[in-house]
Amino acid sequence: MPTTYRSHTIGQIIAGGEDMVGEEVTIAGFAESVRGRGGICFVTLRDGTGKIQAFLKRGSLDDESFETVQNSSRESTMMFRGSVARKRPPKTPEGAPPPPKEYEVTVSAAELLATAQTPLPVGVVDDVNVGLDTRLDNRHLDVRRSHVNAMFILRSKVLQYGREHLIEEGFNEMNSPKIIASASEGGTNLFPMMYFDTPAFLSQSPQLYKQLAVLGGLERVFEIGPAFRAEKHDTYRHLNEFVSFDIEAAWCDDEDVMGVLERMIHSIWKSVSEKDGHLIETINHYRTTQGLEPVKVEIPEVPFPRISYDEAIDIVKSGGGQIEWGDDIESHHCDLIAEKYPGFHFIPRWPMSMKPFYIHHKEGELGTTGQQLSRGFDLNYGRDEMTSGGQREHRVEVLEQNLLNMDLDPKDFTFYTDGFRYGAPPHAGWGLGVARLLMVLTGAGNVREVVLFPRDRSRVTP
RNA sequence: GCCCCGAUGGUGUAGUGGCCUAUCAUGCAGCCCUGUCGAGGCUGCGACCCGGGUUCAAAUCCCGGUCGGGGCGCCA
Repeated sequence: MPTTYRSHTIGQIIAGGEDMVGEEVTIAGFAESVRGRGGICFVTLRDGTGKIQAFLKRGSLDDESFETVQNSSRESTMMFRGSVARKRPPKTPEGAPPPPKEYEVTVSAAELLATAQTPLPVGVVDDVNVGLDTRLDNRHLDVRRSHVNAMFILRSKVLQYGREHLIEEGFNEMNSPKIIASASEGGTNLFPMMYFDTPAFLSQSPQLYKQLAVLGGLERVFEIGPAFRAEKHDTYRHLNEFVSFDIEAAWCDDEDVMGVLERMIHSIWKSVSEKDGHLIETINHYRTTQGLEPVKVEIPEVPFPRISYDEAIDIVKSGGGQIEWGDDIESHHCDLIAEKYPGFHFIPRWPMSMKPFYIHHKEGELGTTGQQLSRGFDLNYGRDEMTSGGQREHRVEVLEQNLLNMDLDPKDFTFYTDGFRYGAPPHAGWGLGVARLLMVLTGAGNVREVVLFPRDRSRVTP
């Protein structure tokens, strides 16, 4: 749609190609480079849809505008009016194939919208590495870099495809409160805050609220929202504020919602590979310049392998890992499992003793050492955990016993347990780390790459 | 919370006690040239995190601080 500042996007002009030649257009964007100091001047103009060269000739527009543009700095924003023309082909080395036809805008009027200060704290097209920290301090400029831009567009697509898939499977989007009165799960540390005169916390998970929604008859719900954890971790895969993709569904067990999850991931990968190849290409172009392997979007086969906790312990042991039944499967253990299962794989049936109080168990389902198993599961990709989920405990007396077993006071959870006193459907769900999924898709080595303004142990700005 | 590592122009780097008036690239400023296109040519600008110590001599070694990175634990 045309706006006050442009009649066409640059992408439209490029897509129009030959048909656009001679057409009068107004475009606006960032000046990626300004070349030529004599009677002519070339500006590579970039907007959110593409880049095109603007050609300015002294005499074809008023002198003042010409000089303003010619003397302006990279990344300044400007607006040009002119006509679309075929671009003269660049010189190519002998024997090289002729370059594809390109188009430019022959400028008849120009306006500088806002000047960029020099020097830029991080170059948008410069051929130098930039440290992650410098990039994050200047994220507003970093995002102008094409591969970074592509990652965030891809992030939006992933959320869109996931959302579309869940809606198709009958889920309704919900929102849970992020300001809560008490620990929703116990376990991790919460950020304390004051809610007027009442002490409160930032929510670590929508878990209990999703369940209350399902108990309330919403049947199938999902939420895409932030979670906050006051853990002092400092790794490539942890942040203190992160967005999770959460679902909860009535009349389901763990296996049912594992199905939802693998179908959703399959659907996201399929859509990305069908529709967003150009974004992956942009990312790969950059990766190549950095000497990194290009990423491939290989649509994972459904169903994903299921490696039960019992089996996982055996794999780790036979791979030489130090582990006993009942121990958590740590990252270095996951490396051993990932040797056999490098892609997505579920690890179902964890020991009940290791799972939160709200996870369901079936009496008589015992592990190799005779201890009670749960209906909790993880989804891993290689060594990294993407999701944890499970069937939930819907029997209120069992729920209260679980709380006691884990040294929590049922009185603190009446807002939750009361929801189970008036008939509760068996239900199950999971929470998926959006950034972790994107790391897999984009080959990013750090979650901070795929989160616009990450919050970690030492970063609260920008 | 534990372990390891690092800090040099705007950005990314070279540098292992004297060869450092500190390298290279990119950037920035100026000039020249040019339908350029990774434009080109010339000239210039710009840095050793902070504080203390060792030494004839410290970007370099030691101590403390600050900031940052990586790994682990825990988790998504």
